[in-house]
Formats: sequence, C-alpha cells, structure tokens
Amino acid sequence: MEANKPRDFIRQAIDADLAAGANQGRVVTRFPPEPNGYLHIGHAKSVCLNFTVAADFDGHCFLRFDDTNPDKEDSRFVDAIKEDVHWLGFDWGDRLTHASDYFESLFESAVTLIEAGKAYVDSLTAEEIRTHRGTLTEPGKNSPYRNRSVEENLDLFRRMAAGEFEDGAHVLRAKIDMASPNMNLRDPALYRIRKSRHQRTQDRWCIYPMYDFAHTLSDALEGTTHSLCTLEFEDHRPLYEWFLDQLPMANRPRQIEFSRLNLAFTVTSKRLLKRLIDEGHVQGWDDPRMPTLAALRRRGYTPESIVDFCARVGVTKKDTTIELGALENCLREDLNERAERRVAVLDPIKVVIENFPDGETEWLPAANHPNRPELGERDLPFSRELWIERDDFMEDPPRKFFRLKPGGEVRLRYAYIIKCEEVVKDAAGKISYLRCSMDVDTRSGSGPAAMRKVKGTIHWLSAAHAKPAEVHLYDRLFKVPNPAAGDDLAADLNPDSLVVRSNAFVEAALADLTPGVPVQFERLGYFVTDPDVTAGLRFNRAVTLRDTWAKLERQLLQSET
RNA sequence: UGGGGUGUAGCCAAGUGGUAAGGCAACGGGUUUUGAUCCCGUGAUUCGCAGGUUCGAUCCCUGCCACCCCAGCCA
Repeated sequence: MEANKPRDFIRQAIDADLAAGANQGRVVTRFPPEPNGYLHIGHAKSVCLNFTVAADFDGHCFLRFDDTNPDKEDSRFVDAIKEDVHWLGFDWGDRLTHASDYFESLFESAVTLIEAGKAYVDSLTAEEIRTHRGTLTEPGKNSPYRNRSVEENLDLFRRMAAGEFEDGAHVLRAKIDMASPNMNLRDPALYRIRKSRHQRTQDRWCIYPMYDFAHTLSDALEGTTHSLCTLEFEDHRPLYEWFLDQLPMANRPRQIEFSRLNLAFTVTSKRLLKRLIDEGHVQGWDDPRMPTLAALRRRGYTPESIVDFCARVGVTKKDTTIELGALENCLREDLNERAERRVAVLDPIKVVIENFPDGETEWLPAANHPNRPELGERDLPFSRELWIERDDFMEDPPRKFFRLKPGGEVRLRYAYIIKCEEVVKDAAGKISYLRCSMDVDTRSGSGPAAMRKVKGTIHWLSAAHAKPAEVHLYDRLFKVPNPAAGDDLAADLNPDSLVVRSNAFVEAALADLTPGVPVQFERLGYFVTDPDVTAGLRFNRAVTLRDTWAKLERQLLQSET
C-alpha cells in the first residue's frame, strides 16, 4: 500500500472499517459476473478493483459466477470469463465459486424467512404483481395472498421446489412494505419457478433464487467483507441489509457502490453487444472491434495496458464517459516500451532505383528498438525494386508534406536518400511506378556524407524479398460518442471500423512472429498476428502511432477551405 | 410531481474550513534517419447556481438547477 497515493473512496471506507475493528482485520471481496456473455472493458474495472483492493489489504478475492438464471446462462461463458480474468493477471486460487453452490443453503434460508413470517408464496400472475406494485409516485397494494399462514406457505414453497407447479404459477416473495418509496422493498420476489436445466445443477432444481436474495447470501456465506458493485444497485442496499438483518449469518458484508466505466464511441452493455453479434454487425464476441476483453486481446491489447487504464480512470460515484484516446494511450505507452520494430507496407506503390544494379541485394542493419539497443538488430534486404507506402508519395503535395514528391528527396529508413525522378503512369493515367535515383553516399551509418539531412524519412520493403500479408485496420465501432443513447444502433455504426488491406507486404521476419506478441510496424502502429490461421498471414492493428501529420493535414485542409 | 445518487479545466481525478495535486487531451518549444518516442514549458482569480455562517468556504448551512438510477417471476 502506498500511503502517499490518493486513495479512492472505497479504500478509504475500508481503512475506516479496519480502524474501527471490523471483521478482525479481514478483507474479502468478490467479482461476481453472470455467465451470460463475455467480459468487457467495463468489467475490467470491477475485476481490477476487487482484486487489487483485496491485495492491498492482504485479503483475497473470489471469482463467483452469479448463475441464478438458467435460461440465459451457459458454461461456455464461464470458461471465457475465467480465461479473461486470468489473462488480466488475477488469480482467484481455490476461490472459484458459483451462486448455485449455495442453492441448498439458500433454500433453507428461504424456509427460515417463511417460518419467521417474513416471506410468503404469492399466486398472482406476473402481470397482477406488476399492477399491484404501484408506480414511482403511488404506493403498491398488498397481494390477497400476503397473509397466508406459515404452514400454507411452507407447504406451497416445498411443492414449488418439488415441481408440482408450472412456471409462473407461484412466486416466493419477501414480506416487507408495499408502500415503500423504494420499489425494491415492495415485497420483492425471492424465488421463481423455472423448469429449466441449469448448466451446473442440471435438473436438481426447478425453482431459482432471484439476484438480490442469492447475491446477498452468497456474499455472506463466502465471508465477503466488502461487496463492491455498481451504482444501479445503490437502492438495492436496503434490501441487502434487510436480508442480513432477518437471517442469522455469521458474517455481515458491507455493500459499497461505484460508477461503471463508460467508453466513448462504443457500448458496454452485454445486451447491446449481443445485439451487435446477433444482427451481424460484428463477427462475434471476440471481433477485434468489440470492447470485450477477448476482442481487445485478439486485437493486440496487453493486459498490462488495460490494468493500467483501470488504475488511471479511478473509482468514484460520478457517471463518467472516458475518452477512447485514454485507453489507446495506455496501450501505446506500454507497447512503445516493449514492442520490437518491424517494417510493413500496407498499401504498396512501386519504386525503381535506376542507379542500383538489377539483381543485386544489399543487406542493411535495422535496429529492433530505437531506445533499447539490447534488443539487437536484423538485416533488411535492399534491391532495385522497392515497395513504399502509397501515402508517402504525393504528386501535388500541400505545404509541409515532407515525404516523397516529384523532384523531391526523402530518406529511406535504414538505407539511402532517394530522389523521385519521374512518375511513370500507365495508359489509364494510374501510377505504375516511381523512377528514382539514390545518393550512393548516404547509406545509413556509413559516415559523414550519410549524415546529410532531408526533411522526411519513409519506410520501404524490397519487392523481391517481401512477404504478402493481409492486414486489418480497425477504427472505432461507432461514429457517435454515445451510441447507446439512440435506439438505432446500426445507424450509428462507423462504416470504416474495419479496413482490410489484402495486398500488403511485410518483411520476412514477420512470417514467423510469435502469435499474440505485438510488434510496431514502423510509422504505422502496433500490430499482432491474428489467431485465425485459416486466413493465412494476417495482422490486426491494435492502435496507430500518434500521428501529428494527420492532425496537421486536417488543419491545412481546413484552412484552405 | 416518490425514493436513491452525482455535479472540481475538453476527459478523468485529488483536495473536504486556510486560500485548487496528478494523469490524459490541447497548445508552444527542443532532440530525432519512425511527422513515433523522449525532454521542457503553458492552463481553474476558481470548484453546478444563488444566498447564508465564518477573519476566511470547493469544503459547513439553506434554497435552486442539471444529469443518472429504480415500477423484471433479469443481473
């Protein structure tokens, strides 16, 4: 624990609890996902919070699956969630649990509530219960079944569990206060009949506990001391405490709420993410444009960058929307330090060096990292015919364009300074190639003559040696900062969220890059090989490099109009 | 128009009675064979608004305004 660092309000609250002697100094948290989808960047904040709080206080954190709704949950999500939490770098040890582990105990607690006259079986239909609940401004009405005897409730509840009734025929409700201004206290449902097979308990149960009941008791049963959840559960807290007051639990956890993380230009709601998949806007939970952890991983994000991001955004109760750039910047910062540099030409245009002998190859050393000489270097082949980036040549460039132009000079990185002598076009007026000459005295590192300065430096690849590859360039999934606001998700999609460069070339060394290890394509960004090997050699761009030229270009364009 | 929350710079975020930390972004400058990295520098007479208490208020009090959440047998 770093005492000098500003502590978030949750850690401060725990400090105070500990100072007051709570829980014999123990701190136990839990991350409780429902296995009905993949974890996204918003979940990462909660994962980080729960695990790092536990670590800071020498406590521990459970990974608990909140699997109380068999109709929506699936073990494949359980596996995906475990993988993601582990990938982020957190270890739950032997503290992997499920709400369903406690179903027997939960059932007993429900019986206890019934026996205490604190719960009853209601036989109203869902629709009737809704109308009886009242509205935000009008109190609800008691159900006609509210005063059934303990014996009748017990009998009915046991028969619900025994499968004697159809789905929806009855529901177990807490008996609290139908006139409460807090809707959560208007006799909330505790158990519903659902004759569905559960991914873990199979057919053992046909009644399933509701979130509030299951969650509170699971927390208490596991010894959670601090139950950290998001803001929308704030007015469930009185109910959480009501359960703890009614039931004889050995442990009394404290619920503390914090605001969820929202990221601009994307959505962080499992419901909407699922829609994107179901409507075919993306290819799945791990489509690299998705904000899921699986997608970010596939795209080339490192777990370290995500953990760092979560630490930087902090923990408060204020509704926030973080700029996308904040996340990207965390990745750039991490990768700038660790990613080796390589060369790729995504949209090639040919250059012919007229004064370089045909058929010859010169090998030129290129550093693997400009600031880390210990990472070594490799040799790049240089020959008469090269590929350069189409963007690095302009026939009629604006002011301040430092790259290649007719009659202009540019440095080929790690190689020579060349001059564009002629733009050779085909009959259709399309550029066939650029005829260039090289200054033979300017080979990188070859002495004083090579120190000659030119304005620009561009990257290149020997056409005879480069390997073809497909490169996927990703951009924000939506074109509006808050896509969740409108109901027409599709209309807000960014049509350029994926651009495929199928005619790209990469240096030979890239053909056997370790999967999952990000590299920097010089001047282009950070890339990683895609795990889908059936697609051949394919790279995904995780993030671009910071691009002040692009910004300048935009400003120049604007000032001209 | 019930209840629960939140409002400090473009985005986050400390500070919580003694005169506004930090990060990201933005802008200016330096270094540079990645228009990258790196380095240096620049921002709130002011803390949603209005009153009040106080020698002194972002911090305490009162009122107001804005925004978010709640009427699943979802979580």
